[in-house]
Amino acid sequence: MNALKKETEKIIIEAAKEVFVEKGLQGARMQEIADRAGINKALLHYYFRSKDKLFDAIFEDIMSEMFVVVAKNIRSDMSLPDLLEVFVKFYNDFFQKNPFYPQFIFHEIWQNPDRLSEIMKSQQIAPAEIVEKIQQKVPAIGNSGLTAQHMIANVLGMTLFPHIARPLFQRVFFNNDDGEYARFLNERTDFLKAFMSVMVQGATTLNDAGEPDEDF
Amino acid sequence: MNALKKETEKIIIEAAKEVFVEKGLQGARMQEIADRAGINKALLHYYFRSKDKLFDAIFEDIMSEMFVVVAKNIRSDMSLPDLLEVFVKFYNDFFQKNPFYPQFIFHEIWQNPDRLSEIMKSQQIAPAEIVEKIQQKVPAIGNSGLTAQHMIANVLGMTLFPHIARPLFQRVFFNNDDGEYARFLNERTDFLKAFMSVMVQGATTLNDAGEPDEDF
DNA sequence: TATTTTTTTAACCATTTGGTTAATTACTTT
DNA sequence: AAAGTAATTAACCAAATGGTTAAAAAAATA
Repeated sequence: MNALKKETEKIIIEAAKEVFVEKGLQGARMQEIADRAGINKALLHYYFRSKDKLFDAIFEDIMSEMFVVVAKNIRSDMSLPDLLEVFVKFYNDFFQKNPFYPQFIFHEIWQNPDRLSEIMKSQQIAPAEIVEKIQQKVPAIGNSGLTAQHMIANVLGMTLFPHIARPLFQRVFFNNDDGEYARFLNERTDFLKAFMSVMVQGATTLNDAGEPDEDF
Repeated sequence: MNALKKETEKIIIEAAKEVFVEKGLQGARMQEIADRAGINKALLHYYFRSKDKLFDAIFEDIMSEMFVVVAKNIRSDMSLPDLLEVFVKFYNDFFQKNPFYPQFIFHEIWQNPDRLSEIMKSQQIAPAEIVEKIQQKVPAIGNSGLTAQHMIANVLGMTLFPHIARPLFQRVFFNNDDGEYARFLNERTDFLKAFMSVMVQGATTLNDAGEPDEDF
């Protein structure tokens, strides 16, 4: 009865993901999604009513893929550097497989930040819990001014930025060679591991060189 | 004769920048640009022929704003940490004044990476020169596997990412408070300064903990 | 197998949107 | 001031696009 129905629905979602992720909500065309799914355009509306609804469906899907690692590991008893390493490795793999994702996600968040609030609720992860868990793992964190928030920004920045800036970086610094750039990305996860240990240590030391509050 | 002409042209460019930067090439509407400029839509075509041409004009403009700091300072005899500090401070200010810029730029680069090649040519800065200058300033760079490229990725990542991820971060970690987030951003430039000294030192040391090539 | 329900399609429709045109206004030049 | 040129506008146009509809095909039910 709905074995086929579920099947088409999946086909549509996959095609829609491809097109939306590549072109963005505004740039995507319903006709192109239908073509890539190999179905009639009217079916898109039959299953998802409107472009916006279809987009919402795939966007929540993608955000889930993003957050599930965090949700699955944040409650483990790993050390903070080990935990961060798990995240770094996951996102490095994930974004090499889905190069458009990071750029796409932030673009759509900027286009409609309110959508984020809805999605955070449906996710199995509360933002406050992340900070809380980090502070729990490293109680002395922030003693030097390097708060959990700064740490997250550092790790995510160093990890995600080379993916976001890939077309720029790869062209400018790596002759636009995919293989060279993949090697570059993978190198990074290794030294990021070392960096994180140092950072976590530094974050627990009072008033070292990293003291950031001098201006305030 | 063309004092007025130059004036309208500027008004158009400013309005176009606003709209394109907020909505992207696909999301922007010529009518909205005209409205914000307070002129008739036909004037846009009178001055710039097409949407694409208008976009090219403002995009090159914006990329110039981005690269001019690099071009102006890369040839100075500052130490590498001092030089990086100049960049970090500039981009931190620049993107607080223009919050949409980083997201916008990377979005459009992903949408059409080829446009980048054209623009790089017209810029007063060759990518090879940047790497070259860094190696010149710190000849021992890369001895530990931390190449100039990695350094650039680290510094830009930690600097730009909190701007790119702003709507996410600000909501999730700072109660969506503009002031709190501005403080957070400014704190970062201070400890990034300390970080860069450490990083440059680390990059010149052979086979320390940061050795990234173990897997290859 | 006949009938009812669900899925799929081709043909349409209304709106939006980038772009054009012909006329009007403003400005220069002589 | 008259004539000529450049800037500006209102009205229009064609193509693209999200969405609808009525009919056909397929599947489920009786």
